[in-house]
Amino acid sequence: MSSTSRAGRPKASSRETLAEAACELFLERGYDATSVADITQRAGVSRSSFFNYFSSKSDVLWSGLDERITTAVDDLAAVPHDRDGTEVRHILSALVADFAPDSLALAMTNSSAMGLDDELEQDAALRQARLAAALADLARRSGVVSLTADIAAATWAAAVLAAVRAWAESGAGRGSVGDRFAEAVRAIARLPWSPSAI
Amino acid sequence: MSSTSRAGRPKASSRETLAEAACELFLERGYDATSVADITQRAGVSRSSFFNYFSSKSDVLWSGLDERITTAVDDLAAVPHDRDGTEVRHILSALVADFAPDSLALAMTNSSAMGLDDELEQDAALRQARLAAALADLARRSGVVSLTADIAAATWAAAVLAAVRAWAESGAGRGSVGDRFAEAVRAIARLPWSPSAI
DNA sequence: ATCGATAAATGGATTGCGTCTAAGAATACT
DNA sequence: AGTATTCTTAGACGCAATCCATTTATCGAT
Repeated sequence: MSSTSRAGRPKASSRETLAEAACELFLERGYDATSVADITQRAGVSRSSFFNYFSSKSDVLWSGLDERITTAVDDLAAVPHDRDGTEVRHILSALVADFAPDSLALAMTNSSAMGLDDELEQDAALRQARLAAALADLARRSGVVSLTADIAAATWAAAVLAAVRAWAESGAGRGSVGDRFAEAVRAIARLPWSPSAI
Repeated sequence: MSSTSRAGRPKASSRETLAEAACELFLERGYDATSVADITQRAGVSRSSFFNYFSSKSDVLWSGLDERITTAVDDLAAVPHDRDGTEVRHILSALVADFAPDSLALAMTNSSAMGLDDELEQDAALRQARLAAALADLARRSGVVSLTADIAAATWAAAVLAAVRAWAESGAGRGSVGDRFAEAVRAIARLPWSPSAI
């Protein structure tokens, strides 16, 4: 809590230094063509240090969202049951509130230039799944049958990631991720392709 | 088309030989503790040959579904537009029709024994995302706004994978994947947690 | 039978991610 | 000074996946 950390060697390189170096290289050479060694070399630190700051190469882009998903997952796990979905909406709204992912937005808008199209799609799928798993658990706790819980959970998790995607692709300037998520929630209410429309 | 392949050295080891060896080892030691070299050693072929049959280690479990998803993706791409979702339901029904994934079902039912819980969740997410991408494209072609298209697509893709999961976890004996998918489609019509329920 | 053409199997090298460990370096507290 | 704490770093490791050159097996045609 105090400004000076109590003891120990101070950090020589910040997360942001590494993230900047990584994004530069992703733009220059593309994601696949950039190795972790390249990133640390440009940042002026050893390769080992990279994994003190990020758990993987893709984590450079996703750590911001990952943290928020982690707290959301924890919050969802703490809810005993949620019959009408009120808790879910609140927790997911908190997830996206004031969310402005620097590196991720850059990557999403320049995905084709970075050769990231596939990579981003897959990484997003993993985050979506992690969130969906927590949502499905809560749904089952709330009495929803397993099959239905999986589907409803996937829908809400997709709303979160679609909101981030839409926000990034619309220049990341207009509106917030939260606004996009509100749109997404409204969209769920009137989903097309519903079998009930037959 | 003819029974005898025209020329060239005949295949010495079948896909199934490798798949069986892999599943055995997954059950014995777990997924992570089983290397590709272990699999090929038990199957009696060289490590290089493994990648002539499977594109990755996890592909051993998922190749069956992957093939079906590939054709579904192609079919979806060939549809110019689908305003009421009729085509979507047909293509997805075809995807799951008479689907009985041997290795995958075994892995899903024994996921905890194989130390596969995380692995399967992630692999499933990737398949779900691939299908969802094709569905979202079609939705956009059909005039659905991008944000909504992503969400609706995720819902349907989730229905497919949830059906497979539900089928595998119910002993893989009772009913078919197709039956489960029909259930899933009915579930979509009356999704809980809908904001319209406010 | 012999000879190519084709297709598969193989050995081996390579790259890169992610993990781990032991050693070293910088700081604060006493 | 000494000590505990915290970070950095070098280096090695295992493994997945790719790549290439070589070998082996079968075909069809001469």
